[in-house]
Amino acid sequence: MSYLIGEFSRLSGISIDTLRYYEKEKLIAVNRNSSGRRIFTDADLQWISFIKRLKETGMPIQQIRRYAFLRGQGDSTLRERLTLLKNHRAFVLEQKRIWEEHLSHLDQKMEFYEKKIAASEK
Amino acid sequence: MSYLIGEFSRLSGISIDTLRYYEKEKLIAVNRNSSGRRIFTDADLQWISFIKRLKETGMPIQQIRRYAFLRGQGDSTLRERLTLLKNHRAFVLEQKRIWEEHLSHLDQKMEFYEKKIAASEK
DNA sequence: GCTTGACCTGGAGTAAACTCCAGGTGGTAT
DNA sequence: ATACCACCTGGAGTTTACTCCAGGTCAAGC
Repeated sequence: MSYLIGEFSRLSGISIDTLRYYEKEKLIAVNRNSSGRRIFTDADLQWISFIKRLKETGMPIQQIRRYAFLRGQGDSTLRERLTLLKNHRAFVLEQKRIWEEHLSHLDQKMEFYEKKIAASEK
Repeated sequence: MSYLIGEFSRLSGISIDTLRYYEKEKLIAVNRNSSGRRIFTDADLQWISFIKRLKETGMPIQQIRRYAFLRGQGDSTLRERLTLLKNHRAFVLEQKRIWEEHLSHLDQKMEFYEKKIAASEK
C-alpha cells in the first residue's frame, strides 16, 4: 500500500509539516509520483514509528539522521547501527535509573509535606 | 550564610544569567543589599536544588512558578502544594514506566540486529 | 583619584524542533 | 471549463529556556 502525505500523516500521527521537515532533515527519503507528490509506503510507516521512538527517548535529530544515513547504505552498516543502538541503550538505561531516583526523592518530599500538614492540623 | 550571585552560582551549579532569569520569571524571590546586589541564602540553595529537580523531571517553568508562588504564601498553601506534587508524582511514575518500555523495545530491536548480523556472516 | 572586578539593567540573540504562510500546481468532480 | 482540494516550495515565525551584550554602578586596592 502507498499513501499521500495527508493520509500518511493520519496513519503515523505526525503532522504534514513535520513529515516534510523530516524529509528536509534527511530522516526519511520519500519517493514522488509523476506529479511530484510524496508517496509513502508501509515500510515508511515502520521506519517513522522507530523514529518516533528514538525521538521519545531523547535522541536528537542529528543523530537520527546519522542512523537514517547508515540505514540507507544497506546491510553493510548493520554493525555500526547496532553499535549506535548499544550506546543509546546505555543512555536509556541511565534515564530509567534517573526517573527511579526522581520518584523516590519526590516520595520523600511528599512524606515531609504530609507530616507538616498533619502537624499544622492539630 | 549569605552569598553574592557569583558565589551562589558556583554553589548551586546554575549560571549567573540563569539565576537572574529565574528571578525575572518569579521562580525565586531574592533580597538585595544596600547597593542593590542580590543576596542569596542557604535557604535559597535548598529551594534552588528543588527547582533543579523539578526541572529535571520535566516540569515547565510556568508550573514551577505556580509552586513558587504558593510557597511564598506560607503554610496555608501546604495542601495545594501537596496536591501539585501528587499530580507531578503521577507524571514521574509514568515517565519511569515509559523508559522501562523504551528499554525493552530497544533490547528487542538490538536482538533483531544481532540475529541479522549473525545470519549475514556465515 | 583611578582602575579593576563583580555586580546591575533592558533587551537582543540562540538552539532545537517544529509550525505556519503566501503563492503556485495538478487531478477530479460538477 | 471552472471550482475545489490536497498537494507543492521557500522562507518566515514560534516556543522554551536560556545566554549574551552594551552600557552603567559600586566598593576596594594601589
